Amino acid sequence: MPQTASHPSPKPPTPRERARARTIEDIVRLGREHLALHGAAALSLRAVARDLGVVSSAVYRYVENREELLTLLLIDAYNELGDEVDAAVAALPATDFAGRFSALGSAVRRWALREPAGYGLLFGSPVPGYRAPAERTTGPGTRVIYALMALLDGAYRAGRLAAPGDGAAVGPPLAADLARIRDGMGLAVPDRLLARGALVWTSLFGAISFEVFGQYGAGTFAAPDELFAHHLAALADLAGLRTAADGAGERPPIYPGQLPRLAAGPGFPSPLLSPGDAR
Amino acid sequence: MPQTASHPSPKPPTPRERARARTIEDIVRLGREHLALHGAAALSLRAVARDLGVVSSAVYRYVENREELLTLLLIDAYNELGDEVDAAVAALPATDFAGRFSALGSAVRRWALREPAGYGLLFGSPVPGYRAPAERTTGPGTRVIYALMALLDGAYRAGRLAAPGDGAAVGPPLAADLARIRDGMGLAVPDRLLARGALVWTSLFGAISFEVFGQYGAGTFAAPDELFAHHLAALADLAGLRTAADGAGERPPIYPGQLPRLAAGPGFPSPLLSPGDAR
DNA sequence: GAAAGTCAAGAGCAGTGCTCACATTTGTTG
DNA sequence: CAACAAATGTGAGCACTGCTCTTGACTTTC
Repeated sequence: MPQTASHPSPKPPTPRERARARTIEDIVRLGREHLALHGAAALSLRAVARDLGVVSSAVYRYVENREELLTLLLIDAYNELGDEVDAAVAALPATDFAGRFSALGSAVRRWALREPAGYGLLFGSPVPGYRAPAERTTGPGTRVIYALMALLDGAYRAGRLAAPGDGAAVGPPLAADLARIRDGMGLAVPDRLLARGALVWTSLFGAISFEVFGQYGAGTFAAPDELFAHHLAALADLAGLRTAADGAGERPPIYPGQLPRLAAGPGFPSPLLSPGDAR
Repeated sequence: MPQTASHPSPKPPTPRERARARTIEDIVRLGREHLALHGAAALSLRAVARDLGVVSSAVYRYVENREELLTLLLIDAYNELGDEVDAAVAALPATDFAGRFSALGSAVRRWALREPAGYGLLFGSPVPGYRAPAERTTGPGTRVIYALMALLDGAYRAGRLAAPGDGAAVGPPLAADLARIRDGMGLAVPDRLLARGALVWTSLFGAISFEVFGQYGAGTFAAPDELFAHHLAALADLAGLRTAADGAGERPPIYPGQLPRLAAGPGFPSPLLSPGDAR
């Protein structure tokens, strides 16, 4: 195992290291192209090597195997999605919770429609022989749910998250899971709102997956944008976000000190890394 | 092209035809095993041939190519799912709309967890080189949404579907799509409830996909059954189904004659086959 | 019995992931 | 500058895949 330069040396990178990093970047870039063109399961190291102008066995000097390249592409895609979501959310004032929610959902959908193969790699059926290494992908892989939960939590603390009308009950086993998540992420939202948030999360990706994966028959929805906008509005409602012009202070906002601050980590799935570790 | 025995001869099947049909059944059965074990993208005709005790080229007498086998498996899986959903729904009285909805969702989830690779084939990322032939898969592929929509429509006609509280608006382009769907399926539900139904549909599969595809990190939810039950209840609410003990007749039920009957076909996606054609 | 139809076998082509022995380049050091 | 050693590229090779085609054997039908 020659090159596992985790914890990059404190020294400035040698020319060799720089060249090596550039080659790996090239491989990932070419891999992205092949991924976009032919899908994850058809990703071929030999084809990448050809495009790189090198014999097939040479790429094994830079990438351990096909799985490793898939992992790199996975992390790359997670981070690209995370960056775009973060940017879209940050473009709106922090108090416009409904607007930010809509921006988050739209950003995910926009990226998914632009990079369907990447979306399929992240959220589709698992690639046959491949299992993503949790210790490297959990960080980038939780950025969206992190952003969503931070958004809902902020709305709750500001008193802008309505309690669900007469929703589903939360039994003790589920409450235990939710408590663990709440503590791990440093949230304040109570059980039922947190459970609603999880449902909204899965529902958002369900709607996007159906569109990206072509589950709607061809021609069924001529206006997919409107359909998604409708779904987003309904999901905002489901989450408890007041989309109507204010309704100022159904419940008094929560101020710092009363509740734990939003933690920087660890990730949504339990005992893991902080987001952004594997970059 | 020797054997495209569509429209099977009206004659009783010859021994040859019987043997041939049995061999194809064997191939599909072995294909299902390989699918369950290794996933759709790793399905290998040669491996199936080995298990069949025959040389690889021999299976091409029965199955045109790998795509064809995938299509057969796709139809098989769609019908198995459809059968289980239909049975689960029919096990409850026709007036127990909320119960039937819960049974429908639970049946889908149960099947998906039992046959994750099959579920991935139907609802996951598309298999690389493969495009499902709409004329053969649309019928079986629309059975679940058909059952769901029939359920919601029945509830509406019985006056048991509440109008969404203050949900998202439905603009003209989306209304046109919804009108086409409503006419095609012979439904009575108005736009906003129909749009809610579509959201509930995608949300149901979103929740199941996250669970089956392992999007929840390992160990995040120790009680996935409770989580799904909660989601189901919230989705029933979202669809407008009254889960509380009746609330008899917020709106008077609609009786036959006032509105079109539920059509037998065509499928949900527009101009297609009636369900069950490709069996 | 002969003709027609069906089927299995095996060779072969092009592609894949991956390994290994060998050759070449390249940065560093005596 | 020369020498060395590490890093990198090469090509052969193995086992696998989908798929085609020819050949020979078998079965049904005339």
